[in-house]
Amino acid sequence: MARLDALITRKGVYRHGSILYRSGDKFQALYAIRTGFFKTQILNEDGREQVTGFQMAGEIIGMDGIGSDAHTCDAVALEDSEICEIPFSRLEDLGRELPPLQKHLHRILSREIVRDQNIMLLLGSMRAEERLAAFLLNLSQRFAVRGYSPTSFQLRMTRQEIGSYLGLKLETVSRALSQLQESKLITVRNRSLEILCLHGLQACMGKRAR
Amino acid sequence: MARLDALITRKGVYRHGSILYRSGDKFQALYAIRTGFFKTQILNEDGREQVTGFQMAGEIIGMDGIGSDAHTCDAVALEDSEICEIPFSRLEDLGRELPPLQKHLHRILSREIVRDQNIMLLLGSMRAEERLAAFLLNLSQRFAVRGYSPTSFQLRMTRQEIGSYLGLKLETVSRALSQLQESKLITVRNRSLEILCLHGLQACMGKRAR
DNA sequence: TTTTAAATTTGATATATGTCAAAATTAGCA
DNA sequence: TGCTAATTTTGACATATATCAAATTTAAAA
Repeated sequence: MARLDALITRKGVYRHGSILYRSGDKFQALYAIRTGFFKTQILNEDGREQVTGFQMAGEIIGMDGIGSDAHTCDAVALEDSEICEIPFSRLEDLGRELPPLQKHLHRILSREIVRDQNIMLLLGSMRAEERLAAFLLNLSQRFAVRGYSPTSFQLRMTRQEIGSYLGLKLETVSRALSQLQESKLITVRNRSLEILCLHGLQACMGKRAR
Repeated sequence: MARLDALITRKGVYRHGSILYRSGDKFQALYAIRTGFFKTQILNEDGREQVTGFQMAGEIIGMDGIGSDAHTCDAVALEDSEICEIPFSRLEDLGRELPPLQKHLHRILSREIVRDQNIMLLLGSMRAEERLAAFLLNLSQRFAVRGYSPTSFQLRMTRQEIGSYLGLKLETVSRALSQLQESKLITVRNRSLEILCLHGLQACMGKRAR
């Protein structure tokens, strides 16, 4: 694993709002987020835009670029963040020598596929409040894995960005958050979010198909 | 490439309606569709279901299973289909010896990620008629790549399945198809579809964000 | 072939979310 | 610190799609 370390270089700090890569940029590396928070978004010809994910410290970003040697989305820092760069062709080289590393890469790629398909399920079959519940539970769970509180955290993104990710307008996001608060499942004040009842949120998420 | 051939074994014929793998099945292999047509679908706890893709001859299926050693969706034959099995651990072994094969696998995995993210864009930001247009154009393009007519083909799936894939109810799919026909962009009669104006469909797809 | 079940279309109506607008709050900047 | 722009909330109303229902067509089974 020391050999993997040798590959990785600090790419430095990305300030809030700055861009790690843009759609169309030549693909050369994956990036590990050391600290901070990012969003990825695709933009199609007619200006339609969609946030495809939010990535936090400890997660890997940039896998969209492998297939065409160019990135297909933009990655934007939502807070000041530190990034490590993993040159991909050298990672492939090393993967050939170290089967566990190779396996790990494949797992990461596959999990991204599964993650995306679960968002498809969310976008295709859940109503606004359920989408919000699913979104908050997902954040909660990821914070928990990283040793942060699963019930109390800051949202790093705007209502607009949450809406884009969930296929909703920002007003709908705001209303759904208010409703969840009304139901005593969460407390939300601006970007500060507290989950009062994880179980209740889970129940809310699984209410019923459309 | 003869060595790749040696890996691959005919898994035989899957009749219409039969299941290649189920969610929860142990992951052991990827599958290449030699002939035929499949759908993949996820089912969550509360019975909500979503078609995550339609796969045709020449495409690879099963990549969702790599990340957790178990499949996360069902793969169902939509017509009688022939399947080849590619044992994944042996593919990984071979990839270590043959860098071009390794690269190819990574590309396929990444392209699946990009495909899914484009469906997220569709589900999150397009209206019913645009989704249908995008869906038909995607099929058209894939048929074209495989040497079939890009403008005249059979739909292998029900309106219900199209709807599930596009996040719409089957009635909405039916109505949207009728509208596209009304606009002289397509002719549809049952499962037979003809695209009268590819350009018009593209324009329809890009109409405007919600 | 005849029968039955499944899939599709179309209409009427309901509803969730979008749109537009204004006020209130918060954050960034000089 | 105060000023300005951005974000958020909430309300009133519009609209796209869902829901319910019935008729029709197509495919499957006996």
